[in-house]
Formats: sequence, structure tokens, C-alpha cells
Amino acid sequence: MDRLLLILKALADRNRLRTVAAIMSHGELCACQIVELLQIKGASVSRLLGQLVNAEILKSRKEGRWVYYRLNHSSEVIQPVINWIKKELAGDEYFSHDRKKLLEITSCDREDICRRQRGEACCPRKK
Amino acid sequence: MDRLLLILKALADRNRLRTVAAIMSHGELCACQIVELLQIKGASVSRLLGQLVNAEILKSRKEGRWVYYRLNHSSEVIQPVINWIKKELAGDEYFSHDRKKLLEITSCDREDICRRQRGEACCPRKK
DNA sequence: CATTTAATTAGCTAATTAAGTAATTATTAA
DNA sequence: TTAATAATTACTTAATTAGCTAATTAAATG
Repeated sequence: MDRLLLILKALADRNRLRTVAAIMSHGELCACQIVELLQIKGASVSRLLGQLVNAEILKSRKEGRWVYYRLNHSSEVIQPVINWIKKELAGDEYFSHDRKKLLEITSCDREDICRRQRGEACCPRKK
Repeated sequence: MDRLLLILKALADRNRLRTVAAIMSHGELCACQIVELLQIKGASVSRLLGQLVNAEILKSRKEGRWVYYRLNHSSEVIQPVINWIKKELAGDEYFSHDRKKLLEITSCDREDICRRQRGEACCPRKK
């Protein structure tokens, strides 16, 4: 019951659900890319990702200064919910907008993304 | 996205999840039986059930003064989550305790249950 | 070794929400 | 038609939580 509640609570938030959906469709993303997608502060994203890892929905992997997040495919508890979400969001308008934005973000160099987050102009969006 | 969030938020609460689980295993229950199970005020139960109906997880049916709640099996969106919850709670200790309590509750006459909620002694629990 | 920087943690505030009491509604029974 | 009662709604309060800023940590680079 507690385990289930932890998972449900972790998913029952717009930004966290958007994050899961984004990672679902891109395989692996780093924290700064989620910052760019959600347009909230890095500290908030960090806590949000922490919750998803804590609920064992995501796994993280550190590589130098960057931390990458991916779905925890090894959890049998999580898998069915992931599939459900994936199916339900398939034709979702809000989510397809996010996915479009993600394509831009992932096509940028991560360095550029981070520079932009520091307030420097960079990474001209191609339309 | 909004639909999904509504469902997830509705399920991401201990008392609401207990309610869904209870109805899952008993087919149909009336509001006063949920009050007896959760041991919170009728008004709170009413709101909680309202949320679950609003998320289309439950359907309600009025019969005289009583309102009965059952799973909304006709929703294709809901069905997979219901199955997931059912599976995950199958061996759950907390939930099996609830189920035991529910057996007592459903073996009582509904009239007696309601009388007890009014503070009158009634419906002697066997053992 | 000092600086830069991506991420995290700590502390705070505003917003949300769960649950209580009191009032209201709808239905049955006297 | 009046009284009783199951459920709901309105309103309030206490607890939880999402996101902010500031401080800290850990890794890379000059």
C-alpha cells in the first residue's frame, strides 16, 4: 500500500508527469534538459527528480558534472503504469507540444543549454 | 494529460486508495460502509467519493436514502490502472486488514451500521 | 590550487488540500 | 405533514507540498 501510494503521489503532479513522459519518449535526459523543458528553477527540478527516483520510477546515472535520468525498466511494479501512461498520452496535445520542444532541446548542445540557463544568449532555436 | 492527472491525483491519497481497493474486492458498497471502514466523518467520505466519481474511477447509484458506489468498468482509461492496483495489493498486509474489517461490516445490516454511526450501540462484532 | 559550474540540500513562503463542524437537501417513515 | 436520517455542500482550520533563493557539494578546467 505504501509503495503504491509513493508511486501514485510521485506521478500525481503536472511537472513530474511531464518529466516522466519526456523521459519515456527520449530514453534518457539530463537534469538541465528538464529544466529547459519545464522552465522552473534547477533546484526545483532536482527535488522533483529526486522524488521520482525515490519512488523507483526513474534511475539516475552520474557522468561528470551531469546527471542523467532514465526509466527504471527493471521494476516490475512500475512497468504497467509506465505502459498505461504511454498509451494514454499517445495522442495527447499538451504532451505532443512538450515533445516538440524536447526535440529542439535535445538537438542543442548540452553546453549551450546550460549556458542559456546562466542567462547568456545562445543556441538559436530553429523555428 | 489533464484527464490522467485527475485520475492520478484521485488515487494518490491513502483513504481514497483504500476506498477503491475496498470497492474492488466487494463489488459495491454504500457510503456509510466506507465511513465505517475509514473511521472518518461522513462529510469527508462524501467528498472523497465525489472525487473518485469525478475522476470517473467510480460510478454511483442512488437507492432511497442510500448511495451505492461501484467501479466504473465501462471506462477503458481506468481499467488498466484498476488491474494494476488489484495486482499490487493482492498480497498487501494493510489492505488485507481492511478486507477483514470489511467482511464484518458487510455482514452487518446496513441499518445497524448507520445506527452505530449515530452513536447507538449495535451490531455486535463477532469476535 | 583556485575557479567554474551542474546538481543538491536547507530554509522559507504561498498555494493546495484533507478533514472537521454546521447547514442543507432529499428520501423514508411516523 | 412532521420527524428522522443518509448524503451532500459550505465554510474553516491544520497539514502538506511545490517552487523560490541561498548555501553547499562534487566534478572539471585553467
